[in-house]
Amino acid sequence: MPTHYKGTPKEVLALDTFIKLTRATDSFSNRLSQYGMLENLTVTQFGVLETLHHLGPLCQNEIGTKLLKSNGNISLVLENLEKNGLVWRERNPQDRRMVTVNLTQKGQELISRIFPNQVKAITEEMGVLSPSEQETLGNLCRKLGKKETS
Amino acid sequence: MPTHYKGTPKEVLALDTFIKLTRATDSFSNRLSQYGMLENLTVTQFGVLETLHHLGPLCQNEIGTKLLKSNGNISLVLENLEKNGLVWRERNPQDRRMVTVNLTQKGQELISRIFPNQVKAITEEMGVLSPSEQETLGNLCRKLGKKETS
DNA sequence: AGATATTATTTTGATATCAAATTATTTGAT
DNA sequence: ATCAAATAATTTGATATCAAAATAATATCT
Repeated sequence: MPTHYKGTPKEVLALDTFIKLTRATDSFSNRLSQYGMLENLTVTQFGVLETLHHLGPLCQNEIGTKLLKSNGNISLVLENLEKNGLVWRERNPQDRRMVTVNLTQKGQELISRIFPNQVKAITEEMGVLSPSEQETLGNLCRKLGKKETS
Repeated sequence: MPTHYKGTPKEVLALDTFIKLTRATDSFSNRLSQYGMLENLTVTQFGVLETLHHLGPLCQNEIGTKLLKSNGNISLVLENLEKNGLVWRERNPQDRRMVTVNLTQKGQELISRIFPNQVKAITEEMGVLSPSEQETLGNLCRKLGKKETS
């Protein structure tokens, strides 16, 4: 089903695997979003809140690096989160080029409330794989993704 | 490294696996895009051309379904592809609600030229996994993605 | 046949995203 | 001490994307 491409067996296998990987990831995310648990957050906004929740205050650069997003994008995402009162920014007095991003009380409350539900949804959807299959999948993905900042 | 969440072991495993899956997919796509082989095409535009190349003319709905994109989005993407002379659209005479999308000569030429290079890039990046690992990854992904239209 | 349902596509409005240019600040070299 | 290079963040401009509304065409039901 996946590919109709005529190439070497090695190419066909790689392409097949790639297609299955991206399909699975897309379809998984689509199903997750149908739970409607992100309230009015975009995926990236959720990622920012979740990162701050688990790692504490960070500067913008660090956030962008962790989420694999551009500086410009993070800047806008934070602006929107700030507008909604979920984060606040303060210049670092030691090095005034940097801005430290913090969760507000409201942001803290929101992410604490929705994150566990998101985990439940993920757990439910991931349930089509046995624990040992999940382990295997995780290991292969780790290997495949290894070239970039983790 | 992945998660700091305190949940049941089942939840922690599922979340971990999910994070690794999305990281791997993102990082893989990022690396692919660094080959710069898509010329001026966006990922979705490439997907449309590739789909038409391998499956022949399709109506918009089918294209959207295959690429997991909304109708509205496909409409704009096709408009842009059409502007660049890569596809052309014709109303289906049997059922005039439908539009059949075709590759132009130029579109055919373009996708025939860049697709093999894209496959080579994918094959190269996928090479960090052995063939049997790729097979395993593909099978797990197929299982995980199974709930949606393939 | 005529009213109503359904289906395909387009349009519109709001955000997200990136890349490139800009601004502000600090660090380093002479 | 000053000028140059590097770094952090913002701004700008161009697309992409989705959701919802609008439009167009066909199918269905009496």
